[in-house]
Amino acid sequence: MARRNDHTRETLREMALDAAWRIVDSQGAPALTARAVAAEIGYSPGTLYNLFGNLDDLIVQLNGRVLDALHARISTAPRGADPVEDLLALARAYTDFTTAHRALWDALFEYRLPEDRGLPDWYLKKIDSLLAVVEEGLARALPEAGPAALRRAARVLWCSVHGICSLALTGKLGLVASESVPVMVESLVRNYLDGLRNGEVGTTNKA
Amino acid sequence: MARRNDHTRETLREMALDAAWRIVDSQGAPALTARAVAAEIGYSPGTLYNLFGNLDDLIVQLNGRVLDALHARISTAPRGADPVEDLLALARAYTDFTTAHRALWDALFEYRLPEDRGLPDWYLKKIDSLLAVVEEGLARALPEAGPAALRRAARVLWCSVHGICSLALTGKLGLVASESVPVMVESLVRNYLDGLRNGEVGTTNKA
DNA sequence: CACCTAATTGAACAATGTTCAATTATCTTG
DNA sequence: CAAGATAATTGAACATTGTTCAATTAGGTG
Repeated sequence: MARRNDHTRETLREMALDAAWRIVDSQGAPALTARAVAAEIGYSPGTLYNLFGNLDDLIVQLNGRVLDALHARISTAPRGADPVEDLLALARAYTDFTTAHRALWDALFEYRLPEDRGLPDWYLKKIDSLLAVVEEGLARALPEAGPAALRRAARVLWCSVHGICSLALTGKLGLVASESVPVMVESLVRNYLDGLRNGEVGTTNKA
Repeated sequence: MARRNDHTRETLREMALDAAWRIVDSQGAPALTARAVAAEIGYSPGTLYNLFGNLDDLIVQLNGRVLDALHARISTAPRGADPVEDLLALARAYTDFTTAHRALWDALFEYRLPEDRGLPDWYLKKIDSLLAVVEEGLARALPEAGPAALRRAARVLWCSVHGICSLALTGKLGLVASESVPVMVESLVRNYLDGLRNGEVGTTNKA
């Protein structure tokens, strides 16, 4: 069979990514095989290699979608009077997402990109726009802080919350995830922010 | 060939783990294959399955060794007058280890244990003894804090430092690891500790 | 010496990612 | 409209993975 114009090339890519999402979300990251995706969209494995250079490309693309979903989730977090509470809500939105779509979130970090070349630009931009949401929240909590300080603080918070979810959800640390994660995240956010607010003005480490 | 008494069963296991360490450390986690380890110790793949139930078992065992090495590294961190500086030194010892033995540290978290059963007890004990080092340092920095608070703070710090190393070293976040990690870790440790020290007495969130 | 035990092998299996000649359906051109 | 060019699609093939297991044989035992 050839050139069955059922779908345009772009639609086909969408279908494959939809399929990949469904597979990972329901059966976990290891179930994401070339043959499984191909079967799910009713094509042969070979076709996938026409749509994507290789499986890694497909995975990066899928991860991009996960970042989008994460963005949608955290940008709808409620915004109130207290900026610290807002940041806590933000962090909770993040952890909610990771528990709701564990396998997808796993796949996001399980994927080790080849040593030589980094992630594509559009991917890094997605990450930046996620961090921008955090920076925005931080700006209200730390009105005195400069852009560099906000940038740094956002990344520290992001990495830290990620670390907590990562170790707790993957069962390392020997603690129960469902109980510990919210408590740890709250401790982190409150105290880190508190530290930043009490920081001596003029110090590099102010924020 | 059979029962060539070159080595006792236990020595053989040691040899396999040594080989695994060398392979991962020099060629990266993906190079750790059953055949590679077998070849390295001069045995056939089948023998590995006599020594270990499967490759996962070998990996968990290897990870145990990495935890030991990490413990050795962070418990020799210098201890001075200022407890906050000591904790910073601790964190730096951790990040030093992760950059020095990146591949081994990667393998430590890359490995996803099967959904059903958790990590073995001896493994969790090793983690506990790592966290104990942090708790000890925290106890000097926060003399007023109770055991539960120290326990929680140690885990928050551990996870957070892990998250920073993880995201920075794997190239996600789009920042250069070598520059960012020390700065971010310092920001985290200083401000989180500062927050804990300024915490209102009597609150659950005190530490 | 004969027997037994268990360590060791290596061929085999299933599943993986990936490649590519062969096969067409569709588009373009004369 | 016919014929040739184009490109999408296939499916068999390859290398590599973890893992299994009957066969082999070296060492311990009576």
